[in-house]
Amino acid sequence: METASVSLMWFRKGLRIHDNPALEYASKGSKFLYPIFVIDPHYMEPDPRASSPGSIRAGLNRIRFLLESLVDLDLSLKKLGSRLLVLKGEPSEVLIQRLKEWDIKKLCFEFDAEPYYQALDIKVKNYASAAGIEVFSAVSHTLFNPSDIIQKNGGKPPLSYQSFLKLAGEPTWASSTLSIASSLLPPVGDVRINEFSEVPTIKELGYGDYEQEESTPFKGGESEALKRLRESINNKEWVANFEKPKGDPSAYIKPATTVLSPYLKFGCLSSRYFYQCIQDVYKNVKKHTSPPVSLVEQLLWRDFYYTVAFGTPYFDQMKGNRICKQIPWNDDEELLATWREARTGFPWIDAIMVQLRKWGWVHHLARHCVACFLTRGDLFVHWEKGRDIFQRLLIDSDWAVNNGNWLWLSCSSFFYQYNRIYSPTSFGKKYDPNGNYIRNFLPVLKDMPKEYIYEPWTAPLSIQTQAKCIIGRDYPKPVVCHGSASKECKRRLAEAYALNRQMNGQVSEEDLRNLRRKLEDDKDQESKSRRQRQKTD
DNA sequence: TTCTCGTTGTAAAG
DNA sequence: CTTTACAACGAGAA
Repeated sequence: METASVSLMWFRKGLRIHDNPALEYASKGSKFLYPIFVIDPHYMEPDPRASSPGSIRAGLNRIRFLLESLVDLDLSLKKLGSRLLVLKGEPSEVLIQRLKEWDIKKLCFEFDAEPYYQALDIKVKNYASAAGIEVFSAVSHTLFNPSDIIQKNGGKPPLSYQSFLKLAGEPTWASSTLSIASSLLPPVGDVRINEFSEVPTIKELGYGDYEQEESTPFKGGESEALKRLRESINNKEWVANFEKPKGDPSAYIKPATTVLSPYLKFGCLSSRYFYQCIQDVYKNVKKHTSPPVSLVEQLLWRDFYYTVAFGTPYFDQMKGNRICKQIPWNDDEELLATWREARTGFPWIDAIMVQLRKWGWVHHLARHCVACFLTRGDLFVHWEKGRDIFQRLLIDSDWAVNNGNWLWLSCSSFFYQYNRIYSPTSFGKKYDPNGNYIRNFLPVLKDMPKEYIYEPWTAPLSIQTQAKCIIGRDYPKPVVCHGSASKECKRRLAEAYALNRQMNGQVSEEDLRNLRRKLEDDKDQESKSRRQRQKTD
């Protein structure tokens, strides 16, 4: 467009220079280019009532990661003769105001499939089209456009990974050259405002009190992302032989996976560039692992969840969610709190929850263990509760992927073999028989002999005394007996599944209430008859 | 309608 | 170290 000489690049995710079609389009033929990021106070401001340091929605680790990513983006833009303008306020209001004030002719941003951004984009697009502003929104966060896949499948998202792969095929850009190297950007025009500033610090946002606290070892930003990518890719052998289920969840000094997920979440790393880098390695080695456990397949899983999430109303809740089994989860706040605060009494579970809180990242198998334990494995707490805590604490928490995984792990969708339960004691033992991971994240157990470290409540009192850790005083007793709790969970799931089948997926709230009552009655009956048996024995 | 198969279970047995 | 019983689900294909 000839008249589009003043452009605005709206950064949300996609915090990178490389493979950024929206940025590229924004700078093409523009006299001035305004690159902006809008800080939504709702996302960033401290919330004193939150269950961990951070805002109402995000833990401090992720806020810090985002700020680091913004600082890095600003530096990169400066090298290209531009800079990042950081604004504050409700994003659509702030944006529309700037479109007017700067007389923008071309608005560019990366397409985002999340409901939050979909709603936001409608507001902004409505204004833009009324004002005659050209809007360019590029699909570059994921490998595929979720709409394309859903369309190919007759309007419904595929519900199994295999059918997703068939529909997806090779990405259209697989063998084309992505724009990685960057050229100089048009200058920022006259900004004429003073309410924006440099990227704020954690302290400026009001988190001064937490500066000394242990925080995530992973630093945000595109530079860091590309450095990490190089490190992973340079080890061709490792890339070629990667098998996700064989990774060690207890490895924390050198994690078993790439830890590129937080960079993908914020778009510091382009998933498409990552994909091409892995393919390059595959071309140069004799053989490599194949689906669905290979490294490149991990990226496709992310797209799978994005696709289903985009095509499923109420994807992030049980009620009204077409693909989610209706299950009478309990609402036990105390059980939830023991899990959240790492005091379930199962060291493997608690250590993972400590790492999650401190680092904002844990290995995916560790996520499986604690998610299973909270929901269908032991505590039978609603998956939405666990999802909320993950969403808050993870630096890589991604709406589609996080919700998808909780649906999976709780046997609410995608995966239904509820008999397969991760043992909170023996699963970790397989990888880390000495319990080094537990000793590191739960120092109170650091002197517990390895024979007892996964089940410290079974240690004789003399051993507990020697280890300076009395169970029930220094470290909690287990909150449930895994054997009986998991058995009870299986029974409830069997009943809930039967109800869902019987009602053909149309389970009402009353049906669920009735089932909950029935399960309680059965439980009372069971314990009564057990007492009876004990009496007669 | 029936069949196959599913990214990542456990414990016991061979 | 590998195989098997456990108990059994749903999506998608045939």
